[in-house]
Amino acid sequence: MKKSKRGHDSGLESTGAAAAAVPYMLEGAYGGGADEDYQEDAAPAAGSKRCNCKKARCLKLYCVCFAAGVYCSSCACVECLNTLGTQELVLKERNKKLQQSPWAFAPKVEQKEGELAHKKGCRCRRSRCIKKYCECYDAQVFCNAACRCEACRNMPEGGIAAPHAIPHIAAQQQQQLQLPPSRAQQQLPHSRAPSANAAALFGAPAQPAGLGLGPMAGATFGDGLVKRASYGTAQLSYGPGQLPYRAAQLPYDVRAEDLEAALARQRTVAAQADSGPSGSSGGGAGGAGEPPPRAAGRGGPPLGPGRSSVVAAMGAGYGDSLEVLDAAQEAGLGVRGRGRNQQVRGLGPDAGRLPGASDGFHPPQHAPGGAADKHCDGGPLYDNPALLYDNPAPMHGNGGGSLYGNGGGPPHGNGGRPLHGDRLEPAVGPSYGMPTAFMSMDAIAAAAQAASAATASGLRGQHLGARAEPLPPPASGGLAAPGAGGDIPAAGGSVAAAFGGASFGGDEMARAAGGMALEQQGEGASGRVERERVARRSSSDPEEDAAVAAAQRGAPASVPCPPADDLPGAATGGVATAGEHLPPEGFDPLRRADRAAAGVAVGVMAPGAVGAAGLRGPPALGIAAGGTAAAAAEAAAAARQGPQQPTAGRLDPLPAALGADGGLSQYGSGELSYGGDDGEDHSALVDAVLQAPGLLLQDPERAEQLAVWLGLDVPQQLAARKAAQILTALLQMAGAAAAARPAQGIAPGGSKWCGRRPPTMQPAPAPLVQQTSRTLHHPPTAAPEPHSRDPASQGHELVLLHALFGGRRAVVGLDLSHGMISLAERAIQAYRQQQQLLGQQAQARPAGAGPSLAPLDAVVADASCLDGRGPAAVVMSVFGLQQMGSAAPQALASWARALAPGGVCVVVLWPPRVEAAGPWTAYEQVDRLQRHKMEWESLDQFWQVMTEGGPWRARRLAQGDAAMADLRARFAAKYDALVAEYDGAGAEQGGSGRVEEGQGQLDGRPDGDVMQDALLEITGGRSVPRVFINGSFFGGGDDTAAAASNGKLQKLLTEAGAL
DNA sequence: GAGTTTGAAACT
DNA sequence: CAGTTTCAAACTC
Ligand SMILES: [Zn+2]
Ligand SMILES: [Zn+2]
Ligand SMILES: [Zn+2]
Ligand SMILES: [Zn+2]
Ligand SMILES: [Zn+2]
Ligand SMILES: [Zn+2]
Repeated sequence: MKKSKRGHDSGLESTGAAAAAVPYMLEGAYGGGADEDYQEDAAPAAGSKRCNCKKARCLKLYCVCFAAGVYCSSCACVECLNTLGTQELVLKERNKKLQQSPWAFAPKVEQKEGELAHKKGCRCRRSRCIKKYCECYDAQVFCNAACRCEACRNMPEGGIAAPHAIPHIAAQQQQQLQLPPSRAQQQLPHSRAPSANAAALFGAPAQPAGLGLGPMAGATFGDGLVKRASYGTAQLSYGPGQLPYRAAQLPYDVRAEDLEAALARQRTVAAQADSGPSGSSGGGAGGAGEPPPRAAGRGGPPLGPGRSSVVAAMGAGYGDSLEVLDAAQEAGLGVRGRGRNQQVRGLGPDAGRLPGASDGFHPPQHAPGGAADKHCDGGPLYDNPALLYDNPAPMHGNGGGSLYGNGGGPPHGNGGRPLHGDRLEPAVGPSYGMPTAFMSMDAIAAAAQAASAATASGLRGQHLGARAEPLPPPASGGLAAPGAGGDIPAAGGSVAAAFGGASFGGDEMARAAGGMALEQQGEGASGRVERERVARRSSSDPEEDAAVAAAQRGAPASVPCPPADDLPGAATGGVATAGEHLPPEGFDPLRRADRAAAGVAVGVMAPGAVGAAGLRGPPALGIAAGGTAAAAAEAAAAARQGPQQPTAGRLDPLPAALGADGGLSQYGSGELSYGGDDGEDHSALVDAVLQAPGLLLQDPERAEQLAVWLGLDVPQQLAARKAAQILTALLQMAGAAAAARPAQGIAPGGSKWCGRRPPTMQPAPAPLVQQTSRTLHHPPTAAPEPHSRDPASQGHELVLLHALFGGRRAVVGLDLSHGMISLAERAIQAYRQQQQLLGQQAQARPAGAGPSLAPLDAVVADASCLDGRGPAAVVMSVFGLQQMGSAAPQALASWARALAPGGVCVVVLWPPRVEAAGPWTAYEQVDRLQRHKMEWESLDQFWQVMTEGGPWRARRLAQGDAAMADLRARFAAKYDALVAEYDGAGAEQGGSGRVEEGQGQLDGRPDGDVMQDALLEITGGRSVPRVFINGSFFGGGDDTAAAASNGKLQKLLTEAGAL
């Protein structure tokens, strides 16, 4: 379209028919500012293509033209703004991008180690990098070390990954890039034309030769300087005592075979335990490949709930795949239904399928014409109140009712009837704010109880009686040849890190664990070590002291430290002889006294609360977020006119797409407005949507999937999709009011977590970990310091543990998710390379000889069950226990059992105790507790976070707003009562009288502890607070008594942590 | 050509 | 960024 003013013709133009691509820039400087120097015309790049942008207006990098730095020409774009006539806008947007990243328009392919490679690498998940979806493949280069693709086949040697991929490029590109031919050129696997994107990948289209600007200009960029464009980090601000929260995504998928292997392994362990307690010298500690520890007598007892811990499958991946469910079901684990929330997007033939997935369950067939085969097993289960109702959990002793089913029969809401008939058989257990699809609560309960019984008889003490292996002599530097360590030697004194995040956080935690052990070791030389610092705290409150004293009955303030032979860091590598540390009869790892006697310590660090993520709650609840203004307008129009109505008369898209500042905004200005004076009152419509029964989703695809899964007919499916859009629009219109009044059954912001991790806000781990580190090293004498706001580093707790112990302790990381394991392996590999480098620098080492370092492995395994894996000097878990729901105590017990005498188990747990059951019971079983206090702005904020993003989210969804409103009222009343009580008890302040709701002690802020007390109080009735301290029953009784005891408990725990 | 799948850009 | 939504091209049928 654009006419050449100067008519430069480089002669490179490939086709006369194609209009010339017009670059903006005279110079090929990708980072250069766009100004009037742009070349108004130039020859088109050989590979330049036309775009077909419909919405981006060709002013986003979505647009290949814009990305390539040329004006649109002969493109099929709609309402294109990437034209000479809109050049100011173009340059403005371009500069905006350049401001974000100087390399925004730089080639994505650069010279790497002598070869061409994609600069940032690809992250292909499903295309195996042999489709042009993959930017590497599209650019005709091999994937390289920067890639994080899965099952990549874009590698030399037929998919065998090389240390770094050897790039290869087509001769055409060689020429274009003016590079010498690659030595890998002959391996060219690709003989196709580059896509339209290729031009962008390789930078701006070729300049006319006369300019003397080789496209290679881009090659001078990058090379270490490349920094990934970071969008506004917009980190929440948090003051002292507050924790930063952020969201994250990690590969949590669990493969069926991994689960099967984990189960088989546990089967074997159980069989060994049954056949005789002596058999196993500690059991195998799991080498690479994680085979069953031993092929013990075939055919152990049939796998039952008690024999394994599928709960970890949820912890590691929420049982995201149908395969997991199938495996669990086949294993007889009491899974009653099955479903899949694996669906990510789309409903196509292979949607949601994992490679090699077996086809199992076929949902109601959907849609005519090609859609019949659509595969949508199950669906989003988590937020469905009906599911929660239908599966009350009999586990928690009080009344036998699910916390969320309220005694098995919901008194509120829709009466607990399945919304959708029998098809809602899949069992869902709310796991305290975390979704635990596929396992009913009673199945979990049965598993946990059976596991408890089984371990009580069979496995208990097995590891403590195992013989610890002597430490190998210290390595003299460098790292031995890979694999030199071979298998983990009989697990002796190895370190088992049962981590929930393979490469996440935990650095400091690892230091803490190791440092704590070292500290013990040092003191151990004198034969004794103080292990129970909690006991020596003295309080000014006599009543509290009495409580503490009572609490610690039977738990000596300090216990003799067992010989430190097995403590990490022991330089001489002693041997803890079998029998010497056999636990006493009836040893219960969950009882502190027992652990103290056995010299086993368990520490739990618990952040204080769910988090001040802002009044609007965590992003998962970003009700009004998302949706373009245009879509919102469209949906609003549709809402007015009916789902199937045309959207004529809607807002003109152009102004809608322009942000408030006139700049282009993908999401528009955020305001929903109508082209004309609408004048209508939409509140009724808003209410209608918000109060619609069942599950409303914002994400159209997910909504449609749900409809499919529910067996609704096609019009309803389409309506569901539309409803999602409408919901978005209406929520936008409703604004804060709607956000403050979440409707029953709505899963705000739901969308696409199905196949990945459900969005939750979590405390950023680094501050916690640092805090705990300090605590473990040096018990605080004062209030905790303000948390650092440094983000968590990419954690490598395995590596750190390994290094901490001088490479002389075998370290095993466990996660059931292979994705997490591969992350860990990446870290391990980097560590090894670093070690190798250090070894080479240190050199002076004769080849060969030299002691090898202990193995360091990450294996796919069930981290919740360490039976057969001990004894371990350290067991560490970061954010793992909390995901194990009601079975958390069993997991904790398993970890404790796996500890060698003198060992240390460190657990980072979230969220706070707000109920008497579930993971929070771990609070009563710890030797040291560090609790982080949160600040809350108001009762409302606390309640909102608790019920929308926190542990009571599931309850809210299950019981509905009416019930929650009731609870809210009781909560407020209870809070008032507690405040008054505490005030009265604390001092005769002359009738501080009534404390206004939301008003607390400090700064007009409510007291988080009291609020949590109140929350705990109103949890399910008088008998619920079954509070144990050191194994002795501490709570119960009527409301008042429970109030008192609970308050004491909370204080006690707090003080214990603060010490 | 219509509908689906895909991975990266855009956004908060 | 232990995140989500939108996008246009690639892909499939
Ligand atoms: Zn375009
Ligand atoms: Zn274009
Ligand atoms: Zn255009
Ligand atoms: Zn790729
Ligand atoms: Zn790649
Ligand atoms: Zn690849």
